[in-house]
Amino acid sequence: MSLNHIILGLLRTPQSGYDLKAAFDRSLNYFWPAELSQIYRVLQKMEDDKLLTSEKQPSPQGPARRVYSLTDPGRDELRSWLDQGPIFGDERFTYLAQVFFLGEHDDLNKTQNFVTQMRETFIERLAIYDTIEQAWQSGHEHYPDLETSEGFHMHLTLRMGLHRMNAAVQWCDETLSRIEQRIKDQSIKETDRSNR
Amino acid sequence: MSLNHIILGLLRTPQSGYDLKAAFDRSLNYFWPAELSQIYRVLQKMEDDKLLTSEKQPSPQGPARRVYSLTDPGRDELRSWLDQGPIFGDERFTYLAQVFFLGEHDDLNKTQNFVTQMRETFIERLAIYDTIEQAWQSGHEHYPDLETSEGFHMHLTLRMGLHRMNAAVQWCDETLSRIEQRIKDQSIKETDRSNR
DNA sequence: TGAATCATGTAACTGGTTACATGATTGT
DNA sequence: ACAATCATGTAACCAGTTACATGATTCA
Repeated sequence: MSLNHIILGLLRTPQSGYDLKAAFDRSLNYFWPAELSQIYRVLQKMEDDKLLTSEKQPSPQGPARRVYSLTDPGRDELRSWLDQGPIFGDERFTYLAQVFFLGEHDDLNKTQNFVTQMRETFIERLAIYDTIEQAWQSGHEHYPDLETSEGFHMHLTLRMGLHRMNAAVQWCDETLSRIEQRIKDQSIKETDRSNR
Repeated sequence: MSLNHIILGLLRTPQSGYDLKAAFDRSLNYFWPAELSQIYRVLQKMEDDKLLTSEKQPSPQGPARRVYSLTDPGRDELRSWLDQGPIFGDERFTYLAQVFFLGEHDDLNKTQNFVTQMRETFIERLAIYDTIEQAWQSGHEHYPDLETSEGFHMHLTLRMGLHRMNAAVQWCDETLSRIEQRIKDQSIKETDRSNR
């Protein structure tokens, strides 16, 4: 149960489901993707539970918006989630599970290929984070001020992204060179065998 | 849909649901936790889909075991999953979501505490990985031989764990020193204000 | 007029967790 | 006798995805 708490966090500034989706896609998406349909259902549930209130507001374009805001119990719920301390143990990495079984192909070229693709993805992600980091550091408008508490904490998650992606790229490099070494060793054994 | 593929991978050596659970808890658990109940349901589903066959076998202790093995379509399904290339995008980090909103407490000591707890957890995890790594490198029996394809690929996932945890600890250290700096800066502003 | 964006929602389904039921064998 | 471990499974629930329905406004 985290999406509900994340939404409580975002609703410290009142907004609609549609706005929330945009907020996810801007930042949280990198470590917590969310679909609109799921957002709407969670909003309804939390309104039933009195953690939120909503108000219909006319929209400048399109149909009326339903703008949600935190109630006092909602803010309490958010705080008690934060007070639990860090919650671990629900991380799942599909690509690591794949690597785990890549021995199924008795062909190191396939692994090499796979890891090269991983590396490309990590590099792309790293570039995105770098761009954001630079814009943020140079005081670009739509990033929250680093002097504020909100800005500081949000920036911390970006830094984690950078550390993570650097580590992932390093792993790829280490792995690719181990693979090359293995390929060499294998071809030596091959020639040994044919020279015997 | 990954648990099913992981189970296909593990069933390259035939075993029971109970055995699979033990296999998860030994290794995969670090990046893919699985509950027995879920394992049993997936096994049934995949047997219905003819990806697996099962055979009842008497157990030396306890009730009869149902031992599953891969069928040819099962092995094809496993391979096509691996051939898809690395699958990204389903990673979710609860503790990062928490950090994101930790500005809610306008109290840096709480953040400091939180990050310290994170650091402890990462260090513990790192120690576990280090121990495994050392046992493995020194040829300890129940780790698969690093010369084999299976052993090599499984070891790669351990290496990723090590890289990740190192990065995470580094982030904690960076973060803790940023927090200390902020606390200092704040107390300077405090004294400024009272000296005005 | 038709695509893009704004905006909310439902339904069917998939994947996973928690709690519970059942029962054999082994060792204290 | 009873706890631990071996072993399989069901039921209720929770969380998330995909696909679909609906409809307003804006701009090319």
